[in-house]
Amino acid sequence: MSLPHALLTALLEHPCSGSELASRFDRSIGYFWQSTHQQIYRELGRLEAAGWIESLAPEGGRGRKRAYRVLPAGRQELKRWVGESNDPKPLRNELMVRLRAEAVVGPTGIARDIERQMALHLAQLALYREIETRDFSRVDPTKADALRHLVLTAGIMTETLWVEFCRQALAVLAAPGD
Amino acid sequence: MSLPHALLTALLEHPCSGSELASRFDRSIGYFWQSTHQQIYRELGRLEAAGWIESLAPEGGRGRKRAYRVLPAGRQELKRWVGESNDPKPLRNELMVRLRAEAVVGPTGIARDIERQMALHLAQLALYREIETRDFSRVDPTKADALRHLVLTAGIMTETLWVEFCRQALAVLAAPGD
DNA sequence: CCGAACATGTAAGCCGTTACATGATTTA
DNA sequence: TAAATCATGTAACGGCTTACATGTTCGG
Repeated sequence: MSLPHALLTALLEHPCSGSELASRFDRSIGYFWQSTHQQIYRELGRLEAAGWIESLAPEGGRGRKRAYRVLPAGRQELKRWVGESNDPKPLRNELMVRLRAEAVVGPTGIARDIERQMALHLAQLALYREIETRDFSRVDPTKADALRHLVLTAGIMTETLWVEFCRQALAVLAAPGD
Repeated sequence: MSLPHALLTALLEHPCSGSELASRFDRSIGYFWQSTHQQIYRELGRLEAAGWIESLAPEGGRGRKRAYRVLPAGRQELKRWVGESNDPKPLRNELMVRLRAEAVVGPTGIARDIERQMALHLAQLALYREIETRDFSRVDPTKADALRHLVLTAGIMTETLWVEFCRQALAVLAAPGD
């Protein structure tokens, strides 16, 4: 359960409202943890109830922007959580299930979809490289910069992997069948 | 939602009972889609209600092994699903969230946990390589063999990636701070 | 001042997990 | 035959998604 701590991190980097969090999540932390605005609003309510963040705007209710800021207890909780040790969650990849199924009930037209997925991964890779050039070209980055760059690097490595995998998959599917 | 189709695939490869499915899932399809026995039993019930599988054993109830077999409608449904085109689901990786948090509230003792995770990934990689040697050394594999090997290859590539990433992360964390 | 876009919120449903329960089978 | 294990099943809960609803701000 990383969402609350992802929100704490984002709010520490820059206090803001729920909608701003939702859009900032599409970049940065969103590379590896996405969320819809409904989830974010609910979680902000919980974080406030737990005394980890506070709302800066009036309790106006619906429609009015409400900015949040992390309280010392929230910062402490985040630090505690970072120090925790959690096993990596096993992978879930639907394409792999489909390839196993293809081995049993194939051939189907799966190759066309793999080409499509390869294009998506290539596009994402191009986006990441663009962000890398724009945001991480400093000659003397701070440690925090280096860590954020590292996370982006993981995105680049992952997309590169799937592009290469799609290539191999297409080669297998195109080989003379039996 | 891949679980029902993963089960159909496994049952087509070899009809069996729920408990056998649960243990077979730890290997093969389980590399990229895991499931607990509770989920499997519930899903088997749904698949049977949908007319996609049938139970071969008596309706005895609790405690008695009940083997299942895929019906033609189930095979057809699986084939339909394989041909569908689904976008890759965005990644979720808690370690990345923690590294972003480390950039904000660090330093913490996260390096030690990354070493631990690297060891886990190395162990998984060794297991995959062992399976590869044991199960995919045929000189003239069928297309189905090649596809199953391909899925295992994705596991190997993924584990290799995370081992390399952990190495980079440790380098960043060990660098003189600022 | 009216409509569109924005910001927040409510409700329902499904997947996946955890804890627990019960009947059957094996083994000492 | 008693205990341990196996096989199946029930129940509850939390995270996440989807659809929908309500109020506010902004642009013409």
